[in-house]
This record gives sequence, structure tokens and C-alpha cells, in this order.
Amino acid sequence: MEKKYNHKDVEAKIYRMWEEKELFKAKVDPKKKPYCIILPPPNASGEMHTGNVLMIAIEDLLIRWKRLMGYEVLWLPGTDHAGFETQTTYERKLAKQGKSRLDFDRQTLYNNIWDFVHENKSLIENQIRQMGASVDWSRYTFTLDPFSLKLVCDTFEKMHADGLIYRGDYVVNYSFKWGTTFSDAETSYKEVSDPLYYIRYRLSDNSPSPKGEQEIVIATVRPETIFIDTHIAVNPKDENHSHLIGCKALNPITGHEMEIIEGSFVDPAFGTGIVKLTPAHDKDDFQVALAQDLPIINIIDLQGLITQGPQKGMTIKKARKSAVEQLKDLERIEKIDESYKHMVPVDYRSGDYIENLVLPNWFVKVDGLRNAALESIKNGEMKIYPKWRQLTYVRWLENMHDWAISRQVVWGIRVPVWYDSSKNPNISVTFLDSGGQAVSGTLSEILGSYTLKEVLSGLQTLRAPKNSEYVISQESPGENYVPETDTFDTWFSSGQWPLITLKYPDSEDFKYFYPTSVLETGWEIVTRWISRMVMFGIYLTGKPPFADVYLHGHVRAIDGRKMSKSLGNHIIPSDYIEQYGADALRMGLILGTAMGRDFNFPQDKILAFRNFANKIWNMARFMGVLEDNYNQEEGKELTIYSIDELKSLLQPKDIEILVGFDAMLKYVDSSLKKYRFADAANSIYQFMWKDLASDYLEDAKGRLDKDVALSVLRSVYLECLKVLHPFMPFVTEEIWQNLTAEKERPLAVQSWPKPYKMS
RNA sequence: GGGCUCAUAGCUCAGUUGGUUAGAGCGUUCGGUUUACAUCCGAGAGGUCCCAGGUUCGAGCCCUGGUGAGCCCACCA
Repeated sequence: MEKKYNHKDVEAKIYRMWEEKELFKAKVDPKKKPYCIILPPPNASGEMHTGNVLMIAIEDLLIRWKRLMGYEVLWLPGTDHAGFETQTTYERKLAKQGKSRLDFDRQTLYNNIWDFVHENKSLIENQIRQMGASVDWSRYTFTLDPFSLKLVCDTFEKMHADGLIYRGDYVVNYSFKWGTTFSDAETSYKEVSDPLYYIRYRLSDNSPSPKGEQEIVIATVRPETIFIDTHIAVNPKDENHSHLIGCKALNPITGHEMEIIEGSFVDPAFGTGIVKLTPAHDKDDFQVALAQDLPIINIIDLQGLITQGPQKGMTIKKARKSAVEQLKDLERIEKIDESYKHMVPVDYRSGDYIENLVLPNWFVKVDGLRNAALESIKNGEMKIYPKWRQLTYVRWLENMHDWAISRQVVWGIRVPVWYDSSKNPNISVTFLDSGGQAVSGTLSEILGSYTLKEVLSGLQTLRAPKNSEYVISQESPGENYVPETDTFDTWFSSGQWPLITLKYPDSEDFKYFYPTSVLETGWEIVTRWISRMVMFGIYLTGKPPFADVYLHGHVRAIDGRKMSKSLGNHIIPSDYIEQYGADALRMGLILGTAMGRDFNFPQDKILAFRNFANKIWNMARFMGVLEDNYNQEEGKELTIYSIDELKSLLQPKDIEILVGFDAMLKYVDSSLKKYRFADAANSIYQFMWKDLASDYLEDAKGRLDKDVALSVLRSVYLECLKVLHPFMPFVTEEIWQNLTAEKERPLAVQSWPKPYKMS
């Protein structure tokens, strides 16, 4: 053995050995208890970040522990196509070449992204190997595999048949830049400064105010929508304004009468306490309009242009300026508050602006699914660790409203819907003609000049009005049909991930391993992902997809702030693997924190565990030296006795270390059961270094009954390797291979220690 | 606006249902190459457990109030 442990030479070699021997391939075995974790799929085109690394460290720890305990273990890896995120990454690449998605028909674009993803896919797979993850590669799954496509579409069909899917006009978050809808979960808010305009409205003579005022003033940041407004709201509890309810004001631009209605959402203290309603372009207003059956008028098209009125054809920004000019000319502006700051919706990744538009969309009715998901928590069928995170999950589910599942991106699973072109003349399409020129219009306009075949082969996007007639089918129902071009929200497919990976409903895997044992992931994904998996799992199988949910904390940068590329404080895990080894990185992260709490990247701990790897390496080496010396001094081969054989010869020091081992083992087991990984890790670490090396081994140097001491030392040391293996798999396996006979099974598939029971 | 979490050694953090002298890693001070390991060994210094009050025989831990930090959700024209 080398003087120093060199992880660089060892880790890749060991992983290859494990993989070649297929040690991690699960077999359905009814005689054994199953233990299953589905690896939360990293983005296919991504690179491993510290969150992934922590996740792998924890899951591999659980998986290897249970494998040694004798369970039939399955850890199933995969990657996610991450619809929108991947497409935007690809579009950025296109932009560098001076191109955009609009240069391609949807099929070509899809194929190009497919190639792009597969070029990059091996990167993340190799990083998973680098970490030592004992996953079953034979079951590797990608969210766009044929089985996945079929299951997701089958689920859609079933839900549609059960009345859980509907198509409706709804106010959605829409990005003009990316040309798609976003879910609420993908929308965040950013503070910006916009002028707040105070606009004077005359009251109509037909319904004068009881208090006799002639005018009211309304504050708005969106004067460009004024001309379509039909209603105004005040809070009924607002003493200054409630008398206005039922009165009518005149629209300052068009002069039409607008009724003043009550709205309990109106804050009397904000602005003037009076609000104009724009149901198509504001979520609150939309809800009021739905409840009170007010007209919903959309004046912004998908390019972000105003579709009617005096500002027709302008962008929102220009229209606003123009509307302000017009109002100034009409002397309707009382004042402009230039210092006003407010929160506007943006895409949570890119920070690009999002508008509220009313668009036809596919929706999931959440009411039918939510209660069962909540019930599984309340009755203990599914447990969340740490427990205090449960609240977030419950709150969120309780507040969840209907889920818009369609996205206008190409990269994803297409909604399996078709429209009969002859029955839906009002469907609007955009396609590239044979010369590559984009053509847009309704089917009835276009089919005069082009054949349907031409439209289909160059098809980019299609938008069907709410009441279009459609057929659900995964294949085209006939040559007269045009396909829906929307794809599913990524969470609609990843929400079915446990079912996709285990091949619901007929496979042996599914019957044996479902529900899985534990879902381990970051807490920030609770709402976006876990809630969906539970809802789909219960909907399709009657059971939540996992018994336990363990949520780890965020890894922050060394400076305690959130990691971000712009701050320059983000950490590249492979640098640490390179420098200190995957074992040290894993152990450092495991010991970095208590259960589920955020923590700073534990740089110095990783160093400490690199040293620890070297320490145990040298213990093994030294045991060899001691044994060689014994052979020379005694002139005979050292006999290694079992502890049973030595019972009557054991010295107090021997008993002490054996009893100590039992205590450590018990503590590790009970800590792991409770997901208290740091406690377990610290326990084996302290025992090996302090008790076994510094205390017992030092003492053994002076022992006269060397054969007894060396037998005890060897036994305890090997048992410790087993305990440490789930934490630091590479170095323990390498030492095991050095110390034990070649024909013995690798450490990864040995058995978990049993206590010595000396007392 | 609603909610969650945190505050313990110079730094980063453990401390389980209340129970002797509050721990670890890094850093720091002093001293060490005896049969492995300087990525080592031995010894030490270093804490008003954020503040105030309460419960208790006993509080870092439980309760109330405050201060400071971070985060999540919702979102007001």
C-alpha cells in the first residue's frame, strides 16, 4: 500500500469495478424486503451543483446502509428534460449564432434540442458516477422516453375522462419574450419604479353621487387599458367612498358609463381608494369579473401589441405613453407620482417581465386531487422530515388553485389533442412555407392558398379558441386533423416520475417497489414537485408514492449568502472531488448540518475528512506492518482469531473497544433511522480516530499478547469499514480490497455488522 | 400582509424527549519524527449559550415579550 491514500487513482477504478460486477442492479426478490429511492432527476443538459451533490451523498448513504442491512435495494437514476429551462438554454445558444426559435418549424426545433441535450447528457451521468452513487444504471430513465410519453398522455386522457381536465379562458402569466405561459410557481416578483397616474373621472349625471361630488380620482400605473374598462370598484367598508357604489362614472377616453361596484379587495388607504377594473390583464380583477360576471376584454395580443382602440398596434410601453399624452390633452390627469415603486411579475429564472393575459389553456382541477394529498399527511401515511417543513406543504396545498398545465414551448411532451381542421376554421396557426417564410392566420384564411399538408410540415404554433372541438389521441386521428402545439408543464410529467420510472401499472418493479421508501430532495421543491407527485400517485394508485419525505437544506456559499454566478461565490463540486476526493466531499456535506437546515458550504470539514481518509488508510497499512513484525519476531505466521475464540483471553482494553464498538453501532443505526445523518457520521468518525486509533492501537503497540490484540484490532477495524462504507464508499472499498482475500465479495455487498455483545 | 427558521468558542456549526464539568472541525498557543500517518501525535487557551421576564429542585433546551439575521408564500390599482 502507498504511504498516502490517493483518491485520484482509486475512485474511478473502484466505481468501474462496482459497475462491471453489476452490484447495484436490483432484482425483484419476494423473499427480501424492498427499499427504493427514485433519484430526483437533475436537468438533462445541466451540470451538477452543490444541491445535487448533497442529495447524492444522503441518498447513497441510505441506499448503501440498507443494502448492507440485507434489503433488496433499488436506487433508480434518471434525468429530466426540464422543458422551458432547457429550451431557453438552447435559445440562448441559437441567439449567439444569430438565430431564434422562429427560424424553425416545431419538429426541426424539437430534434435540434434533442441532439443538444444528448450531447450534454453524459456529463451529468459521469458526475453521478464520480460521486460514487450506487444507482442502478440498467433502469436509467429520461422523461422523454417512449414509455414516459405514453404514460403521461394516458394520464391526461384518464383525467379528462374523469372530468379533472378542462379547457378554459383563464388569466395566465405570459412572457412575450419567451412566448409561453408560466405557472404561478414559476413566477416571481421584482420591484420596479413606474409612474402612478392620478386620473380624474367625471361622474355621470344619470346617477349622481348622494354626496354631490362631480368627480372622482383613480390612481393607476396602466393608463393604456383605460378605454376598455367597464367597471370601477371601491371597498364597501370605506366610509369615504362606499356611498359611490351604484353610481356611474364616465370613461375619460371614450366617455362610456362605468358602474362603480363593491370590491372587498380594495385597500382604502392605497392611492385614492378607488380602483378601475381590467379583468383580462390583472389577476385580482379577473377573479372579481368571474365572480360578478363582468365582461373580460383582452386588448393585448401574443406579440405584446395592443389589439384595439386608439393605441392599436403599439407595444404596451408605447401605448402607455400615448395614452398619457391623450389624457393630458383631455386634462384628465391630476398628478403623476414618479416615485412610485411596486412589484411586477417576472419569470423566476430570467427575470423577464410577465404580463397577465386571458388565454385558452388546459387546466387541472385541483379540488379533486388536493384533499387526498392532504389526508395522506394527516393520517400519517406519508411523513415529512424535518417535521416543521410539513406546514409549508400543507399551507400550499390548501391554497393551490387550478393548475394551468399547457406551455407554448416545443421542448416537452405534446398535449395529445387534435383539432378537425374542417370544423375549426377559427384556429390560428403560424407555419413556415416551403421557402421558409413565416405565415400566420386562421385556418379559414390560409387553407385557400396552402394545403393542410404544407401547413403541417412547417407548423410552428397553433392557437385554438376556447370552444374548439377536439379529439384526444396520441396518434393523429386522420389526415384532416391539426395537432395541439402546446406541451405539458414540466411538472405534469415529473409529477408522475415515480410511476414513470417504475413502469406503472403492470411491471414487476412497480408491484414490488411501489410505494417507494423515501423521497429525498431539497425543500424548495416541496410545492412545485412533491405536491404533484403525491396527487398523481394517489390519483392513479390510491397510495402516495413514498412513505417518507426527507428534505435537506440549502447549501449556501462559504460567505453565507446564496450561491450565484453573479456574486462569484458559487461552488463547483467537481473541483472539490478533484482536490479532496468524493469521499471527503460527501462526508463534509453530511456532517455540515443538522437535519434539514440550510448551511454554509463546509470547506474546512472537507479538508478534515480528506485527512480522515488518509488516517484510516494508514491504520490499515500499520496493521500490516505490525503483523509482519510479529511474523519476524515470533518466527511464525500470525493467527487471526475470531472474537469468540478469544473470549477467555481478552484484556480490559479489548473489552473496552468491543463494548465501545457496539455503542457506536447502535448509535449509528438509530441516528440513520431518524435521518440524523450528521450524528451518525460524527459517531463513526470519532470512534475510529479517537477510540480505535489513538487509544486502542497506541496501547496495542506495547501489548505482550500481540496475537490477541492484533486479532481484536483487525476485527474491529473491518467492522468499522462496513459502518463507514455508506459514508465514504471509495476509500473503505479500496482498503477492503487490500485487506481481504481476493475472492471475497466487495465491501459494497457485505453484511452490516452485528454487535459483539461483550457485556 | 401571512408563515417558517435561526442567534452557542475567533470562524463555520452540533447539542435528541429539560439532568453532572456545554462539544466538533478549522484557526490559535506550547511541546513532540519512539513501529503507520506532519493530511500526524500530545497538552492548553478560548463561551454572560442575543436581551428581559416566567415555569421548574434544576433551563442552551419549555413559555411570554423584545432585538437582530435569513428564507418561503401572497401581492395593492
